[in-house]
Amino acid sequence: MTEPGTGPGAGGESLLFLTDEQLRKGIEAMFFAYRGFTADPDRILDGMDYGRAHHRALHFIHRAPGTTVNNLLSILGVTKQSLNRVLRTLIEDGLVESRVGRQDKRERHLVLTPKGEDLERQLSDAQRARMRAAYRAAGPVAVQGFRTVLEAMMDPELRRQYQTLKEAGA
Amino acid sequence: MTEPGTGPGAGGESLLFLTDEQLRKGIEAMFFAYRGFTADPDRILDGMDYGRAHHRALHFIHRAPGTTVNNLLSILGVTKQSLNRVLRTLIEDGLVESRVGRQDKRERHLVLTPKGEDLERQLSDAQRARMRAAYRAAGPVAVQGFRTVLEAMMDPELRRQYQTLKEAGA
DNA sequence: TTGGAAAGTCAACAAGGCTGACGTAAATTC
DNA sequence: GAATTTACGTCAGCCTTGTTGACTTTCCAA
Repeated sequence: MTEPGTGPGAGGESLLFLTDEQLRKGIEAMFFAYRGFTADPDRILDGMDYGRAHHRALHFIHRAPGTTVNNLLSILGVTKQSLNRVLRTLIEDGLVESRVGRQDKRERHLVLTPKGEDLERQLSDAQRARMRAAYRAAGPVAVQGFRTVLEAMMDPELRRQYQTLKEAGA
Repeated sequence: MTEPGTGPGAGGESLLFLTDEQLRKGIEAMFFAYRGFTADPDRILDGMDYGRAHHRALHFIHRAPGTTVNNLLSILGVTKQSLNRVLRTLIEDGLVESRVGRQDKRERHLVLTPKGEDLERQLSDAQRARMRAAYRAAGPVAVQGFRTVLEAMMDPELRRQYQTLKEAGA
């Protein structure tokens, strides 16, 4: 198997990494890696009455406490009916609290309850553990490249969303 | 969750890239990037009577012509009933041909028809175009890191599958 | 010849997407 | 102050793609 190498020297930058063959490997790597990426939370959620959609909602509410429904909608990229089904069960089960807005009373601000935080932590601990193992095995330079390629792969609008979140967290 | 500063690691290698904060960014990057990753084929398939599951089947049959149903099953990680539904429509529509095995006549060997190759090419062209743009923007070093981290993120069994495919293609 | 693997089928169901229509309250605009 | 827009919720129905379970047919191999 031919390897592109990182180029013999800074100047002679080979374009071998752009062959269809290399691109195909990247595509398949994304496919298989994403399975691993979701496997651990999925396993935890299996058996509970929740699924991946609930995980995503918990994650982003945890990330941006007090976010509005509309905001969450645009981050998750689903319809309000779809999100509502998920949100309703989380609220009913006491994992999420929906607070009427103070300035704008039409808005609902979403926050995790302690119980919601518990589940979120359980899920993200599992997901982070895998990510940590992968990062550690790959090393900081690889991680940097990983992030760079992923960002370049996003749709421009999603990239903006991602960067907003990214900065908000730091 | 407290995180270490610069680790006392060998060679003065910082462990800052392993903080929960960094890991969270990686997780969110995966989430948003995967959306971009599937967006173009999804758009093409929308309107046809096919979906992402059909795309995956076409991809791997194209990759490994003559593969058996069982083999495809283990690559895709779905049940035979689920795959069968997809496969049946593809066969009915003349995109995939199912050939009875010569040695083992219980097996069905799957190959794409010219019509199937057409659609597969259309889909993978779109997906490769995005991947190529991302690779080009990120550069060969980043791409190397990208692939390294993705491989480290896979379940061991899936990694073996991936590597088998990877070598088979080169 | 018989057990079991491979493939396929039917039925039923669930998660999680989607559209369309409708209702309500609050904010904004005219 | 009335009309419109916005934010949210909900009902109803549909689609894709996953699941289990039960069953049959084919056919290799012990």
